[in-house]
Amino acid sequence: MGRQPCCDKLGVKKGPWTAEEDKKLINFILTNGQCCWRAVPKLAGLRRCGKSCRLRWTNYLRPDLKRGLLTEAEEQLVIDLHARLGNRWSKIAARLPGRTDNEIKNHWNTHIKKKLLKMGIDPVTHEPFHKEDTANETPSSHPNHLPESDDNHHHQQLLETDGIINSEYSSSSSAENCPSDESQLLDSICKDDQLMNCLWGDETPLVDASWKFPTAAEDNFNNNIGLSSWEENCAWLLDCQDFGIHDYGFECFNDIELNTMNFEISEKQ
DNA sequence: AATAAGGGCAACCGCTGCCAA
DNA sequence: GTTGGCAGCGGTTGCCCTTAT
Repeated sequence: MGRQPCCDKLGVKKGPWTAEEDKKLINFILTNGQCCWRAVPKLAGLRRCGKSCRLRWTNYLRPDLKRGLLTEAEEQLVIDLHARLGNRWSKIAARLPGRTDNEIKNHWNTHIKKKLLKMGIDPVTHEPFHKEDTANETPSSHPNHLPESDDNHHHQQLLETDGIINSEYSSSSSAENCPSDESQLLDSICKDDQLMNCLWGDETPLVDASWKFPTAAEDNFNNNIGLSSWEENCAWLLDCQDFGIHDYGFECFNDIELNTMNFEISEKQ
């Protein structure tokens, strides 16, 4: 027989999450880690479906999420990846550390789609609407656009090099807010056929889509930016959800640190 | 200042594949 | 081998905020 249902539909709360619910969920995962989601609501004292808890965590509460708009380089990467992978948002998100599939999907639908339409490019096919009119613009005007490969099997043969790309791109994420560096990085990736073949590969993602506890290396990264551990990171998150970031004088932090801690500082302040 | 319209985004819905029983 | 729950995914909805009138 199958398993027990993840939750009885009766008494399950829907709609926006409250700060209190967020706190409970964060506290629970801080204490117990990510276990089976179906058990989470009950153990954490939440009247939510496990699915809802997982979504809330992966799309909003995860401490490794970047917040804020996608950068130019990230946007370009999304466009290129979409040209190859289509609407497989989770695959695309796996190539963008700190970004969720939902976030990328939303950004695509609200920003990128319109931008491409404005440029006369079909966001579905990534082809110009009127090829003769835009022949001079695409694909040459699309600096990171690579010709389609007819043989996707090659991509799979190169998967073992994924780790290289991943580490290169991930390590760059600490400098996300430097557009020129990002562009250079993207250029260097895109000019490397082998790397791009790996990127277009449809198998093992470069970054595990599901969040996991940090490795020693990641902990080291956190230390380098002033965070001693993942727990500390989450503790900040909890505290700041209660009181708001400005109570902590976050203005003294740079964007990189803020991104790492999942906070946004309004430029107005 | 009030109201309508539009845009952005968080969250839900429903489907699929995997796997435990 | 079959059944049915779970996790993950992509599509869609609806609320809230901003902008225009």
